[in-house]
Amino acid sequence: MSKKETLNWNGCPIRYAASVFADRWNFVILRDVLFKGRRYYGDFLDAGEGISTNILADRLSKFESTGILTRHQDTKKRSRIYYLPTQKALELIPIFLSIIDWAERHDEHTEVPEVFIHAYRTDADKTIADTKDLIELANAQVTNIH
Amino acid sequence: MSKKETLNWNGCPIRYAASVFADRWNFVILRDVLFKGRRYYGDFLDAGEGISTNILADRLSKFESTGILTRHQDTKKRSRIYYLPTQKALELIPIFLSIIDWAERHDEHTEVPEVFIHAYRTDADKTIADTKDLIELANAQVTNIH
DNA sequence: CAATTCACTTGCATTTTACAAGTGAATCAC
DNA sequence: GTGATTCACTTGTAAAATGCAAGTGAATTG
Repeated sequence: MSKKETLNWNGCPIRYAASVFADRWNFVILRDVLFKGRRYYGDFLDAGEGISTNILADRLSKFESTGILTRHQDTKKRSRIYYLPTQKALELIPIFLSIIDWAERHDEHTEVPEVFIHAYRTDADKTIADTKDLIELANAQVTNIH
Repeated sequence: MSKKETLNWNGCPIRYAASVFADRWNFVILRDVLFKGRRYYGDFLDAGEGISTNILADRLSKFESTGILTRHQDTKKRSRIYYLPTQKALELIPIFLSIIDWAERHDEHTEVPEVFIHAYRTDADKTIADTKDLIELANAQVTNIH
């Protein structure tokens, strides 16, 4: 291995992003966290996507170690575990909205609410901010800060 | 399999995007096509990333069947094969620029030229357009439309 | 305190990947 | 013209990742 190769691996932003979330289950989990308000381990399983328990556990723990999610116990029922998105995860919102925009244009089967996609195309920054607000709401519901 | 599950799989934009490019080698190939002007099969191999020939062939053919790349023979040397990005691929530019922006902020090892990242943060639309221009240039060099 | 819920873990078969070695068509060198 | 070389893959096989089913152990409920 030359120094050059090592540098390529380390310095490249796309390569870094790939190592953190370029995987189909990672995409689905991040979608659930960013847009569907899912926080509990069980929520991710019951999402009807068919992820296996071992794979889910593996991805959640990797997201923990890459600083995307933090793991917590429910205060009232300690056996329930929830995961919260970090700031680093929240800053993925522009990427995922951009992905939704792209898929809506290129996949005939994709069904995105028209108001949503229209809002994004009219004012992306506002839609990013609104999405962030919805995420805070989901966080609050879980952490009991009503 | 319930109807609901099938609907979930088909209608979701993130899921669709995941099926098309959520894989580390796909990320690297798209980076090479969108930002490094790589077009020839051999270029992708020699990029120092260590992709195997069978995996590269597999990904390139999948990108063909998902309408991301088109495959062509060099007119002067028919044994040389090049791949061109489609419109669908060009519209991935906002996503990948957004990824670069994110990685630059969250990975200490990432090295993106400061002028580039500054340009993007100052005027994203212009940087998208400029990137598209560079891609046209790389396409032209390969198709001999000088 | 027995039964159940919950968040995983384990075992194993199947699929995907990585690495090395081919293959066949096209081109080059002489 | 032909033997060597380049080029874009394909094939074979071992190793790793995934998918599925069945645990496991701590916490909670009835």
